[in-house]
Amino acid sequence: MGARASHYQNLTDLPEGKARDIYIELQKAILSHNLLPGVKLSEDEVGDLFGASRTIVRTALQALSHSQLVTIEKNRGAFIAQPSIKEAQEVFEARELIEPRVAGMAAKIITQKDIDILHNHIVTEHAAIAAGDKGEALSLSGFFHVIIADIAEHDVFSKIVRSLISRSSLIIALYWKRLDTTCESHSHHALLDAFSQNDAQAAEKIMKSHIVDLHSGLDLKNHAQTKQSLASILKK
Amino acid sequence: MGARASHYQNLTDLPEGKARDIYIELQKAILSHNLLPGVKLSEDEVGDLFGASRTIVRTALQALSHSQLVTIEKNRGAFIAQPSIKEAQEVFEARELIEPRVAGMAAKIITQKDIDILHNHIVTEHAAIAAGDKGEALSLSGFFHVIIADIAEHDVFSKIVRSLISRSSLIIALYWKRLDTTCESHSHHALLDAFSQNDAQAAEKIMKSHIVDLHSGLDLKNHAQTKQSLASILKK
DNA sequence: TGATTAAAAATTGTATACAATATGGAATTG
DNA sequence: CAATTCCATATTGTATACAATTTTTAATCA
Repeated sequence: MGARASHYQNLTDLPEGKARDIYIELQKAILSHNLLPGVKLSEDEVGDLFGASRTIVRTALQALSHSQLVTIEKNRGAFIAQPSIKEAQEVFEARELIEPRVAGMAAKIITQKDIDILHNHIVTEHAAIAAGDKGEALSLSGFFHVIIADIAEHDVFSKIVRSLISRSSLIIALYWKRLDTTCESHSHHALLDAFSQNDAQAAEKIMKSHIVDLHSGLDLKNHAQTKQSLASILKK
Repeated sequence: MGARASHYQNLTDLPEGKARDIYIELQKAILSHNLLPGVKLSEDEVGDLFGASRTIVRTALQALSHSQLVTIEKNRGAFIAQPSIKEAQEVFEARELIEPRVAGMAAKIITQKDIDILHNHIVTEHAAIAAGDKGEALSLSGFFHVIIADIAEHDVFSKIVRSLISRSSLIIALYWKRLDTTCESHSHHALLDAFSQNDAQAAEKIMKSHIVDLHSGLDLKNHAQTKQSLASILKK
């Protein structure tokens, strides 16, 4: 739990304060699919919700927009981002290149303590699935990748991975076609095995195929974004 | 020239307006080493300079901070970022992984028009070197990589590359040890050759060794950042 | 009824005033 | 003289008022 919260926090470089709190809360809601792509984030509404002035809300929304979780349209406001099919492809292509490398780096320097953290994370993930909390489970499975990036102790890759995983959450909200998410857990377990043997090559390989697998779970045919209107409906 | 300006513009997702103009101008100054790492960007000062209110300046500075060109310290203000030695290492490691792939992608789909643009860019770069405008030359040689990323038509990689190249400019300002920059032009020419033959593998290889070469041009020993104080001196 | 226009309301854009904090220098003390 | 404390100044943090723009609603006309 505590570990999880810290991962949320590290996702932004905003200084401590209300703006950062709002950023983290909105991000949490987005990553757990409680806020869906296309939903409008009105400044007054957000401000009332968090007891903050528009100045502060704006800072948070602008930060979210730089993380590409939110799109700001001039004179129209902020909306939860709706990654296009092309962007979805690209995000997963980038993940396929970068994350295997990061996993390999992590495998080389991982400690027992890190392995325990990852293990506990998987347990928590299972619990969320068992409890039927799909949003939480999804969010957690994304954070598994973020933890690995942190273990690799490479801030530049870590920031990139965080960004890609956040965006993946939006992509999954829009384009996921599978009903079962159980297969993921298997890959995560396999990764853990490779890590505990400090087998960088294996970790790299498993991560690669894991992301390819995730990628293949998306429906990226050109049916002109019916999901978009769905989000608009749920909003009301 | 027009092409160059457009590359500056595309570096931010700020909506059109004064904030964006300030972002672009400050970025230009940073990338051409007219603003050095550690220099303070006072809100009033920047505001007076551009005839903008602090509200607008803040938007621009926050955007620059999200691009990691600027560091904002709570209650102290904004400063041109000073990448650490570790960050410098990491940025170049990331470039070594990502840019060769991007170059390969570009090679596969490059058009004659793109090749002409790259060629003209090299000519302009030479002119800047000949004119002794070191800052401009450096800035241009960075943009060469950005143009390639654009040619690859992969927005996600493109944004990442832009960010890495911007940060490389700060890193070079702090840690560059070579006096000659002529060697770079050679690599760029070699890349152009590979591109004109649509040779993805060659492009990939050349880009990789080019970046390794740039990386080796840095002095990343642990002499505790004497450059930092240098910047502070130049500021006054 | 359906489309068009016009006015009203709501929302975002920007400037500014005031509060909180940090900075720099003078006075004080050992 | 060096170090410290305290005050005046300058700078950033935040709320809010007003302007510009968009969105909604109502009214009008064909």
